[in-house]
Amino acid sequence: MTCHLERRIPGTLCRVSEPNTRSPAVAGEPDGDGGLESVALTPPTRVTRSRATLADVARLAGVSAKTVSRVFSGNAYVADQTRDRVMAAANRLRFRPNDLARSLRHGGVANTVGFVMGDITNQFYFQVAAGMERELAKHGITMILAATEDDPGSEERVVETLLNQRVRALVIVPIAADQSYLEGERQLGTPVICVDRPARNLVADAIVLRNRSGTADAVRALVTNGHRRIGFICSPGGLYTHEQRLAGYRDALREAGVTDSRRWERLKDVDGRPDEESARELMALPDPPTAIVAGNNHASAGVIRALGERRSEIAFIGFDDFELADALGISVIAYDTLEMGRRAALRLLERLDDPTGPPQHIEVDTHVIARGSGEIPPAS
Amino acid sequence: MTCHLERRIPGTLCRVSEPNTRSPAVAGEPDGDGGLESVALTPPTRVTRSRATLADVARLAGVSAKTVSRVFSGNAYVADQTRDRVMAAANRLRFRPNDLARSLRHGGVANTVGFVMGDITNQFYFQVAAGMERELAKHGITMILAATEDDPGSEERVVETLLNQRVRALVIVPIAADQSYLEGERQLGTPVICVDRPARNLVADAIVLRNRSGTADAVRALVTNGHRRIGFICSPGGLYTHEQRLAGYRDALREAGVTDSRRWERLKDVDGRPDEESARELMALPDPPTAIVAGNNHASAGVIRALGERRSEIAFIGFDDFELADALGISVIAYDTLEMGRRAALRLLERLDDPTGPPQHIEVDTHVIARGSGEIPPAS
DNA sequence: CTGTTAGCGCCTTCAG
DNA sequence: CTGAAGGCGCTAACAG
Repeated sequence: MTCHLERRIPGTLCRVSEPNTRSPAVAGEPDGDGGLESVALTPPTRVTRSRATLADVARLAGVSAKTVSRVFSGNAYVADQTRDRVMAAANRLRFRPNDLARSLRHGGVANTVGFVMGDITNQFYFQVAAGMERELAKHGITMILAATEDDPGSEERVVETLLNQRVRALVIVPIAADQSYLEGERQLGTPVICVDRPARNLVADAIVLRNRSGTADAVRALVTNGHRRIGFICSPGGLYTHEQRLAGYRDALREAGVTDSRRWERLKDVDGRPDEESARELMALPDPPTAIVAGNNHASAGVIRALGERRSEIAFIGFDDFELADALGISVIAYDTLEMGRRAALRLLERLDDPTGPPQHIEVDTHVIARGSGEIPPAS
Repeated sequence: MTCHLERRIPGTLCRVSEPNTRSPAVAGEPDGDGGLESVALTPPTRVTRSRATLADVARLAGVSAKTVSRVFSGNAYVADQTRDRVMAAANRLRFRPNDLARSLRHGGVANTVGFVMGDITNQFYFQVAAGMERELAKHGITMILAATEDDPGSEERVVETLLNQRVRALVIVPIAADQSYLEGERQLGTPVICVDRPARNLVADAIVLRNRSGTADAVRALVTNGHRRIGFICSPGGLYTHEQRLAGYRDALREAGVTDSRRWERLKDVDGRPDEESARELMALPDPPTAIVAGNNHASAGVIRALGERRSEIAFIGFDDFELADALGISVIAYDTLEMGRRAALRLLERLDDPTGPPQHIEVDTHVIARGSGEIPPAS
């Protein structure tokens, strides 16, 4: 214990933490291992002592290493008495099986899966990660996280890091122009699953949203409500999703016989607040749109800002649901992000069982949630 | 390649993926490894072939294993010519150094850090994870993710999984009643950093928010604006943060000479929409509060729903910023979530350098962002 | 039911 | 500058 150290803390930001229960304060504890089962044997002097190994436990328990191994591997034939003796020794030594060594022995593949996302602060990716993690945890697989920060050039390097850790599979949000560099890995038995956008030049499963027809659904709903002049605003980020959604918008307007839809498309790709500006542009037209569709949540924010007090006049539907959209009565094209991650995980588990099956292109469903803003009729 | 397999896909949800660039369609490619540098040597028949090892590369390059090792470890003395030969052989065999084996040799500790969060779908935790990942990535450390799903009983099991993977350090959002079970690990050299709430009965660094005085700041601002009847709504989740924020609220009211603040505290812990109900309760009082403070983003959503059209009458400030709060003119007590993760990572890196230093209790700053809702004066 | 042998892929000695 | 042996911690394969 380093309790005696806790009193000589210098600085400004640092204070001793104070536990809320049991012992009045950690700093006040006696310098043994208070609260623990007091195994002793652990001299407080040596902070860095090497961990106990199988052999150590075996020695203490008076058995062979293999027997200890059997106890910790679970399903082996070990006499109850022996098992107890081994467990006692293991607890005394704080033994923990080393998964690194175990994995090495098992063909050098770890029990992990790598997830490569783009901009790590984008909550969409994290929801996907969450869905994945939940499913993988059920199967005792842990998830390693890495981010490309949406830099195409870093994808291969990031992936490499994960491969060197011998992940059993890779789930990636493709950002590089080409994923063919992964073909060799796939052949070597590391499945690749793409999320949000498909891979290019690589045979891989893909889990994407129903972008195109999902957007078309929303536009159709507006058309049904009497709208003809419908704006579309999107800041292109992920090219694939963006293209698909734009295509869906056009599909629906074409169906409706609207031929000049291009006039109401605004697809800026500059920084700053292009979406807000785009929305203002549209609203300033001599014949402004009576409804606006946003292609992603970033664009939604811009449009909502631009609409301001005119929120009750112009219909609006945005792709991607968001916190409080419910409370604010904003209609959206929504989907289950967790489900996306779950599907990725499930596909991945299937792949591990059968690496040779054909690649699947899975679309996660989307649906329009009517909350008011999307049901406003055209002004005229 | 399994291209020929792609045509006989059965089902409903599955379609062949179509690349956007270069080759018109993966399914139409010749069955070689199109697009690659065509290293050949990799028979498409054997999907599961074992990976090349250091020894394989050495054999092909006509050198010893150690030489290859030196090349891949970077800073060794290797003749340029030898190096080239080794690299050529490595590329041909698609060699990748096995970090598992490497870590095993290096004292059995991996180059990873484990992050244990609570509810994995809570974006707060993910923002923290994001901040951590960015900082750790700079140091070549990867992050392993695990979640307790806010189940106190699962914490130890989850932590154990990570420890078995020999993470170099643990960052956890404590949820169990007691973290003393980690004391042994700390002594064995695995630092533990707590995020959002401090550990109990364990000497560990903690990175938390400036919960108490941050909340007090907001209440003081309301008081300054003339408010005396100020409600506080919070659904208790994380006990520590909740207690601290409530205490801050009381601090400020006490300072202002308000003695009956308890009447305006609503701290439900049932499921459903307790926060919204709480807000309605407050508004239905004979002398309703002229301002409401929410203790977390969940509570904020409830209050905003409850306020509805009366948003312009009653002042409101919520703890935690959220998407579009800006666009909606909602004042909040905000902080930099990424910074929290960054601080955790930095502390952790320090700890790895100096495992014996005193534990630090670090508070990440909070500040009130005035956007309108919090600046509404009292009605009377 | 338990122990022995050998080796997973790599790297630290220690010699050339 | 390069190579040969041995072992990190664990576990298949084979005995007993």
